[in-house]
Amino acid sequence: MSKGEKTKIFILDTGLTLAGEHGLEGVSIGLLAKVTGMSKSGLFAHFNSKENLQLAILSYAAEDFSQQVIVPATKVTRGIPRILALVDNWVSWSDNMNGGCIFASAGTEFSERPGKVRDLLFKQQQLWLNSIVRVAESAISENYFKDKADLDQFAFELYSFLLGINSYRQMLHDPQIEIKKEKALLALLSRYVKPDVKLENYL
Amino acid sequence: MSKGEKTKIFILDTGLTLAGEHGLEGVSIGLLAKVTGMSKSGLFAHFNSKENLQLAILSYAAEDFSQQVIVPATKVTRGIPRILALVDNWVSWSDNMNGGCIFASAGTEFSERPGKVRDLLFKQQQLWLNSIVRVAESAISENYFKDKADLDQFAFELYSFLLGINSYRQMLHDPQIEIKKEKALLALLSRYVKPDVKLENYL
DNA sequence: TAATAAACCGTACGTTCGTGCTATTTTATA
DNA sequence: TATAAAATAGCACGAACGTACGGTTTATTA
Repeated sequence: MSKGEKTKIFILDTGLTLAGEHGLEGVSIGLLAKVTGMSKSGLFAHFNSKENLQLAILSYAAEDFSQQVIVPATKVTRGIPRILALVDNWVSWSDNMNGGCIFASAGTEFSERPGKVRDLLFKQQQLWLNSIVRVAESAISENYFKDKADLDQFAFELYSFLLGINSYRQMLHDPQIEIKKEKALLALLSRYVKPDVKLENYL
Repeated sequence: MSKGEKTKIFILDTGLTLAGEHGLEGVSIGLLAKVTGMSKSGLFAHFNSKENLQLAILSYAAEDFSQQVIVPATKVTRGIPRILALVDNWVSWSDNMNGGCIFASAGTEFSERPGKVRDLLFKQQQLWLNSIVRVAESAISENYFKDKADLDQFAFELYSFLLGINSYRQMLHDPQIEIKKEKALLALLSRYVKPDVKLENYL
């Protein structure tokens, strides 16, 4: 890995942290330069525009998300265990993220701002929802979920559930969130599993 | 109402719209002055600081929220009908809001920025959750909900559900969101109502 | 209508913003 | 080690930022 690539990663990692505190738009070239200990122009040369910097930060975050959340889940037994792994991975990933889930915050930040950043965020959200649906499909093929389960509906409900957790932690700092999480997840899954599946064995 | 009060409201109304597009921090004095057709200094004199402007916008939004969502719901029959009214009111209110629910977006925007703005947002979110709990209490006393229903849990789940709707509309522009909403709401409520309550009669 | 107060504007300030251009330093290659 | 290439810094720019102050216009009150 060349020197340039190394510093670029360092910049993006710092930028991702700053995005959690100041928002993606709030990550200014000057601030990022100060925190990384670089000059404005030196840092700028890596991206050539602020928009490119934002896109790079989001891609960097997506790569991290994939490695921390998606990939480890695919190594868990298909079906319910894999769904639970996905949720657990997501929770601990977003837990370690400054400002909570970057895609949630940047999503609301850019939802009314047409451009490449919004387009990328849209695509990333869809990939995430697709991942949920695919994991749910495995739950059908492994005889956990009902055969006629509405998986888009399931994705919506799981997605909403995770958003709620994110908000309850970041904004409300609810100390009971862990309990609420378990209860809600159990209730959610039990509506989709076949009658003979004993969820208690997996939680 | 004096001239000053009138223009102040006009400013806040415009500011609230702009906050939906640019975020609360993105509502700069200069931009707001341009859109309202005022001078920067003339507008600034109404608030004396940007922080005060942000607080005023949030209070203005909260007043609107109260009038559009809370108050009309209290005029509906206690219990399930009132809960459904609250949800409906929330949906059409946030539908008419530029950028979706301002409290959700400003919440994520300021969750890592200590100060009066974050404190106010925190208080407003708690009031909202309290409203949900109170409405749910009426559902218990009117014999819709089970007597031992965990209402904090219910508030969390309803809150998450609304966040999901907000996101699916604002970010993903899902055309099927109306159907998903109905399904999820029915599923949510049916876990809390007594066995003899026929929810189909109310939806 | 005259006097008083409120509302609003013009201008200016020090900063920071994103983005160029040119030099200099550092790294990689031959 | 010499040379080419890549990485970083210095400096400058026009614009926008939040905020202040003094003056002018408009609205309210007596």
